[in-house]
Order: sequence, then structure tokens, then C-alpha cells
Amino acid sequence: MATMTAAQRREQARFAYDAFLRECPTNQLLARLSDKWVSLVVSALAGHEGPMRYSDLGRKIAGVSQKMLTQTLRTLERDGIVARTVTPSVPVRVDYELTDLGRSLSGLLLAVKDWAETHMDEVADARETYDAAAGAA
Amino acid sequence: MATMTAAQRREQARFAYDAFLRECPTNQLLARLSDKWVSLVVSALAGHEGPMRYSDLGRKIAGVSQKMLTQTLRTLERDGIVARTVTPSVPVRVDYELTDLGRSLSGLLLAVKDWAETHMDEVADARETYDAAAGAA
DNA sequence: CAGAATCCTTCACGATACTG
DNA sequence: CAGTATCGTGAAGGATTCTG
Repeated sequence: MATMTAAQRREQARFAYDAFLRECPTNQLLARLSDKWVSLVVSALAGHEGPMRYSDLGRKIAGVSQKMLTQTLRTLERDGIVARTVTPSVPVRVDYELTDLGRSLSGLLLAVKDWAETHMDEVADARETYDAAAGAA
Repeated sequence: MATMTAAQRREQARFAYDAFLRECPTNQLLARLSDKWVSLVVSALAGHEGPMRYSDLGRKIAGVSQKMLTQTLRTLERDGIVARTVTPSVPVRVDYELTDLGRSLSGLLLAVKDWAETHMDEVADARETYDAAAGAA
């Protein structure tokens, strides 16, 4: 529309930009990876030789509900990070393993997990200091 | 109690174990780090020379509400990951920067963010393939 | 400028029950 | 065994208003 004012055009551009940021695929993907269960599932698969069965994952992660486990596995499968293999025996057997793409990611997530374990004490100390200072006020 | 059945004992053990896992400090810390806003705030601070003001962060992250920004900064400060400096001028000026502990973490989170940007296309392809297969059923 | 406080909605998640 | 379907709730998070 040639009848659009400069202000209108600017407004539209700003709106489109905001929408773009909110729906920015990269941000969405980052949000996906920034998920407690994603970290744990990928870590579990990475720290295990060969594929793992659904129930193995449930046991290893312990604390996950089957709903969240299934949901997480589905999105990871859809994103090409884990591979799902069904063996139509009786009873059914389903195995999960990391894809190449998943393995390229697992190292990074494991590093974060290791950091959490390594620096737990320092964080705990920082919290004590912080809380003490707040309480003294 | 010797009168406890095997099922009861198993139930009790499971309950205690779950409680332990839920309150496991390391898992809690991992859950903290596995937060969308934490990734973005730490990345923003890491990708910038020197400290950043509150409003700078709000602008750079774009999409964060001030509530979440404040909340995230507070917990990161409490955990000793960012340092908060107040300059009592008029108007007030508040600067945030990573601590040494924060810098030891930022590299890992940036790596995850970079991974998301680098492999966005592959993930998008995987999704298309997955959805196409599902639709064909 | 840098928050604190409040309200209100949405939805993520857990518990439960059922199926091939 | 490996899920799917449904329901209820608690909490996360956005919008808004007020303050030092």
C-alpha cells in the first residue's frame, strides 16, 4: 500500500520484528534444549553403551513420569536427536539411541551437567552468604 | 515392622528414593541452569565487554518481561553467578556482570546456544520428515 | 532508572485409568 | 511392555500499577 504513512510502516516493522523474535526458530530451539527432562534424557542415553529401552530410561532417570518421558522422547525424535526402534515381538520392545545429531549435542549438555556437579559446593556457599546478608538487614 | 508386606516395603522404599531425587541438590541446580531465561541472560552478559545495566539486558534479550528478568537476575546473583553493583546516583544505576564462577559456566551455555543456531536447519529438516511420515499414515 | 507488588490466566505436569 | 487418553491443580509467567 503506497498510502501507508511512515509511522504506520515503522509500527508495522516493529510489530513484525517482535513477532519474529518471539517466534524466532533459534530461540524456540534453545528453549527446547533448555529443558530439565531433555538434559536428563540425553545425558542418560549418552552415558550408556548402545540403545536403551523405554523402561530403562524410566528407571535411570527416576523421578520422571511416563507422560513426561514419552513426551520428551517424542519431541527429541521429531527433532532428529534420538532414534526410536520398534521390535514387534510379544511383548513389544522399543529402543532409543542418540542419532549423529544427538551425539553432537550430548557432549555439550553433559558438560553443563558436570559443571553443576562440580560447582555445587560453590553455589551452596554463595547462597549461604547471600541469605546471611539479606537476613542481617 | 515385620508385619509389613513386601509390596508395602517396596512402596515405602520407592517413596523415599523419589523424595531424595526430587531434593537432590545437583538435580535442582541442573534444573536451574536448564532455564530459558538463564541461558539468555548468561549469554547476553558473556557476549558483552564489561558490565551491563538492567535496561541494557532488557533490550538485548527482547521478549523477556521485567518480572522474569528481575527474578532470573536475583537467583543468578544468589547462586554467585552474576554480580550486582548499585551506583546510588540520581537516577539509580545498576550494573550486572558475570562472576568468575559465572564465566566458568558461560562458555558451556554459549556452546549450547551456538549448537542451536548451527543445527537449526537439520532440526527443521528432521521435523519435516517426521511430520510427513506421520501425515502419510 | 530499576525494581516491588498485585492480579489473573494459561498450561505444564503429575496421578490415574485404559489399550494393543 | 510401551505406551495413549483424560482430568485436576499448582505454579510459571505476562500485564499492570506503584515507588524510592
